[in-house]
Amino acid sequence: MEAMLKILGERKRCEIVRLVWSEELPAAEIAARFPDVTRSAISQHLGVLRNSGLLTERRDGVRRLYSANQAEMGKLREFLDSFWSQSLVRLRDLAESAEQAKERK
Amino acid sequence: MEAMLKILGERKRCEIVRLVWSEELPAAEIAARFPDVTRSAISQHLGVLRNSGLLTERRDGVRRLYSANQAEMGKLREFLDSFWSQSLVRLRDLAESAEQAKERK
DNA sequence: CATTTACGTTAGTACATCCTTATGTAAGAT
DNA sequence: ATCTTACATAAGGATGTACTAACGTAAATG
Repeated sequence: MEAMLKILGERKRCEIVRLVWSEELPAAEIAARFPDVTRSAISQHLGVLRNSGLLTERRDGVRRLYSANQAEMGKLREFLDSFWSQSLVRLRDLAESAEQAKERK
Repeated sequence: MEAMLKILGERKRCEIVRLVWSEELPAAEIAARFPDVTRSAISQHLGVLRNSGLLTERRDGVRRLYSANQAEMGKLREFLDSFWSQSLVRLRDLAESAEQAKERK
């Protein structure tokens, strides 16, 4: 899961995911949004994102259409949420053991 | 914001934040949870986390007690949420312009 | 079949990151 | 005042990452 965080920790990759969040885009179009780097660089980022499951690829002839895998992104959100829920769980466990201690009296 | 993602993309740093999520811990205690690396390595991670605002430090004599900055983590969660809401915004904007087009008839 | 289009992949390089070891440094104990 | 404790910080090395330039490849087009 930390791997996904690291992958999105790169500005361009994060932007790419946002770009194809609600619409499929071909690699060329994605690359066009990043004029400061070569298409190769973007292709490599796409490879990383595809490999991690954050992007899905659909082939249409010679083109490759990318779109965000919202489900996979959802896992990341759950992971972040777990930071908050862990303390709740800990509180719950604490409350439970206190209850059991009381019953053992 | 991507910087924070990158920082948490490191396993140990992510674990450290989790460790001090609901309780303050001194640096030594944190380091003790990572027997495979030196205290120095952990101290450097603590520095990165403190610097990014993800951890807050409180000094108690010679010790330094760390705890997670949940507010800062909250920003990250909001950032992730923005991926979902951006499409909603786009849909809303689309609906609005459609409405305006109708009114102009 | 040759060419073009739209890509991915490889090789190589500059720079960043994570680590260890060594060296501060400030607070408390002797 | 010296020593110890609990840390940070600096220097240096191994490894990882993001990039460019060059090359490879499958699909469409003539």
